Amino acid sequence: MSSVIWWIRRDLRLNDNSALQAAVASDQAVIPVFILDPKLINSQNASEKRLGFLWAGLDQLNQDLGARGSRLIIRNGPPAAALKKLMLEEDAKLIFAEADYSPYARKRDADVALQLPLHLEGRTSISHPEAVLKSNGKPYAVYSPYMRAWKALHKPEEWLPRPAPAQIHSPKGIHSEPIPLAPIMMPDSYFKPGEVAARERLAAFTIGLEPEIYHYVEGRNRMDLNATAMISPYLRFGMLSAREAAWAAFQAQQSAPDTQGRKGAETWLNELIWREFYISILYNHPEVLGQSFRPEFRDIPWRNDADDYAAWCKGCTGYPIVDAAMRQLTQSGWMHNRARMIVASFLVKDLLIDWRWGQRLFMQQLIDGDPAANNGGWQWTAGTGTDAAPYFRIFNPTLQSKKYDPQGIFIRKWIPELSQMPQKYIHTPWELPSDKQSEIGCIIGKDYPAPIIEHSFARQRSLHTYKLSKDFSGQ
DNA sequence: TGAAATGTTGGGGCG
DNA sequence: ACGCCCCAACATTTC
Repeated sequence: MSSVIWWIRRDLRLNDNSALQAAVASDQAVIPVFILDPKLINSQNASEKRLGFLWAGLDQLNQDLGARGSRLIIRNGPPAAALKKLMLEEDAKLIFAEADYSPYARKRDADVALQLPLHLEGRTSISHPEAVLKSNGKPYAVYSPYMRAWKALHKPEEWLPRPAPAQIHSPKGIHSEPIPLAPIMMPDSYFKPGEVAARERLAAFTIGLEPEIYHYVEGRNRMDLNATAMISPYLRFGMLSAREAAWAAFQAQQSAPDTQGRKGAETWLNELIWREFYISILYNHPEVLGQSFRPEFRDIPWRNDADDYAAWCKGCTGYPIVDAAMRQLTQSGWMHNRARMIVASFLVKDLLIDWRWGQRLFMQQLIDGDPAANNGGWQWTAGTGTDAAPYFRIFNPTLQSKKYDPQGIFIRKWIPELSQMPQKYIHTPWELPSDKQSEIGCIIGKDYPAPIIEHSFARQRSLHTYKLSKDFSGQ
């Protein structure tokens, strides 16, 4: 019996997996292989936390495969060479893989396809990045019309996830490198690796009497609540299929008891469509990874102050909401979406630091770090992207804090120095009178930093800088 | 998926 | 009762 290869990349799952389905349907033995590609593992954008999550996820996938009579094979080296070697060793005829349309993956797959019979089945997104087009045949550059066209094109019936194959027949005795050892996951890690944990998380968010998805419209921006799905790392590695997530949103909408619940499900589905949108943007404009989408903002004279940048990275800006969020990122590998916008606005607009610096740090720290979504988010905040926030839309960190962490619960969780801060000053500790600072043992400027910049000044400076840049470009 | 500045309105205090 | 002022609340414009 000859065999085929299931080349696993960003689809670490057995459920609803087109590539795996195609491999199994070939009626030949299936070799599940993950290749440790040095270009990805050693890249500038690699991240210890994300790789740790990947290694643990591979271990879990290997166990899940074991339960179905198969086993995960790990190989090293450039993918084309590693695959060629494996095919020769095992007399494998075909390679099935899920399409990944990020720039590096496209190049890699094109190279493999030149030498080997690579069949791409399914993709990391629901929609092909060239499927949703304007009537003139060009891709959308604005979210809302994209979203409407996406919904007109893609109907829930097609999202029904297909179950995992009951059995996967694989040849025995194939050489495998060991799965890299995952660092011990922190006990308070948000994310248990693997497909089973991913589907449990999705179910907890969307199914039941009063699931959080019904309250998503009001809850999604609250950093002090657990009102979001927290599935981004699972989508990042395909431990969960995007179709299954969309299907869950549809099911929740069907069974919602009231308008609020239906709106919650609809709004959450829209977030999945943001992901689709940014995947399509990156596919159609791969250059956005390195430069502003909008030409008029390609030459902003960034300050790029090293001390400011370091303070931002460490969570020592003196703005509690910014610092709490940055510490959440570096300690947990995840950040609430509202917090991402706040810290991004602070870096780019208040500190006038190049959004690409922020993009890079996020890629190094986020377990869910994905080039398309990360770039989309940064260019949105910086006002430089497709359908971006206008340049004069500048977040006030204090107002955002009061609005979306009203009791300062999120702040206190991540900034122990502020644990004794009176409620009234939790968003603005620098306003606490100095005698009171001594009393509670939190001297601003010593135990917790004074604000590294005054927001209203920074706002004016940012408006001025952006306006000059725009006017000078003649746009 | 913003916030500040500016404009408008209407109720209440007061001479 | 009336006009005037103040200012909060809300709306609109501007960045």
